[in-house]
Amino acid sequence: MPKPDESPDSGTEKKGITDSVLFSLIGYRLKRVYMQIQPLAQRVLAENDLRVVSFSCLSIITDNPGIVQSELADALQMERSNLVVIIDELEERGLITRKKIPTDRRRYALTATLRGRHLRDRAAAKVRTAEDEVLGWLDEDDRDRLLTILGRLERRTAR
Amino acid sequence: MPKPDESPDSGTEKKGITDSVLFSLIGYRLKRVYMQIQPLAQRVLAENDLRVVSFSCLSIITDNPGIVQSELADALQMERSNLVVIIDELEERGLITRKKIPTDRRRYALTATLRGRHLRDRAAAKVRTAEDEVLGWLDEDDRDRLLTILGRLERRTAR
DNA sequence: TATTGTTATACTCTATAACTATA
DNA sequence: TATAGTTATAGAGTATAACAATA
Repeated sequence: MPKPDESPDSGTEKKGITDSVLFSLIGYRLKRVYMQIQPLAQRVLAENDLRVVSFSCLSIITDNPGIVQSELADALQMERSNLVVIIDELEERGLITRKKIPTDRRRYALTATLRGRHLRDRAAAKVRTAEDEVLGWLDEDDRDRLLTILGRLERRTAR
Repeated sequence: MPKPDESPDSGTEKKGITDSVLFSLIGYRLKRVYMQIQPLAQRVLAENDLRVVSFSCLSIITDNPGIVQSELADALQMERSNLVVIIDELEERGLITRKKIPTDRRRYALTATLRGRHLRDRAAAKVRTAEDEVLGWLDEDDRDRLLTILGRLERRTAR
């Protein structure tokens, strides 16, 4: 059963270099594709003075008004200590607000402002377009399949 | 046409938190899956005193005897300056050898030793097993589909 | 006691610039 | 003049430990 034609032996193949063993590891493959997309996203987000991580924060805050920092850190799988400066900046720029929660004065409710929500929407559209530079090579079926399969892999986060 | 049943609205969903906009961006999704796999690979490689990057180097050198550092840097898409200490360590541990190339004395031919090749093989097997902790949720078809689709996305590196 | 936000700090990764020896 | 390997260094990104306020 001869495979259609697909990749002859393996990946890279710039000047006869092979990475056939690495090529069979998904971690390696995922990273390579991610590293193709990441700089594109970075570039378009920078046009709005956003980094990938601050855009992610703004996006989740937009979709979850009233979320607190430890929940946000949890959602983005990062340390809450590293969130502080990011949240500070988003607040200073008037993209989000921090509001005391009366019932638990340790926590602050984070909410996106109108400006923040609009910026999020514009930025998200730009990132989507940027991603298409890479994704463009896929037809609709492949795109759906990829997202579905990634979804199955993401299921177990807590383990 | 109602989709089978799949993900209700979006991702995370730990405590009502939604990331529906981010969820539609593949960069975000790829990173999340990669970040699930990476620590597992890191852990098993550490058992052999290897980091992900040093394992990658050892693996490519094993498969490409005589490769030189700048080619290796190119294959792994990293700066050649950052390769130096890694190559140094692999050589000190007797996993690879550096040999002057008579025709161009600026370059050194890198070749894996027998020990290096064996370590690579053992380590690769471990990583494969570790990845299965995540990949296990996929059937064979999905696994093939994922690798095929990633292959299509990787095609354009030079652009 | 435990948790939230915070600060300070360390550690890893990656990027850049400059040097040397060769070509 | 350009390239391979090297060095040193700077900058992100991430992780850890400890603290004050609050629960």
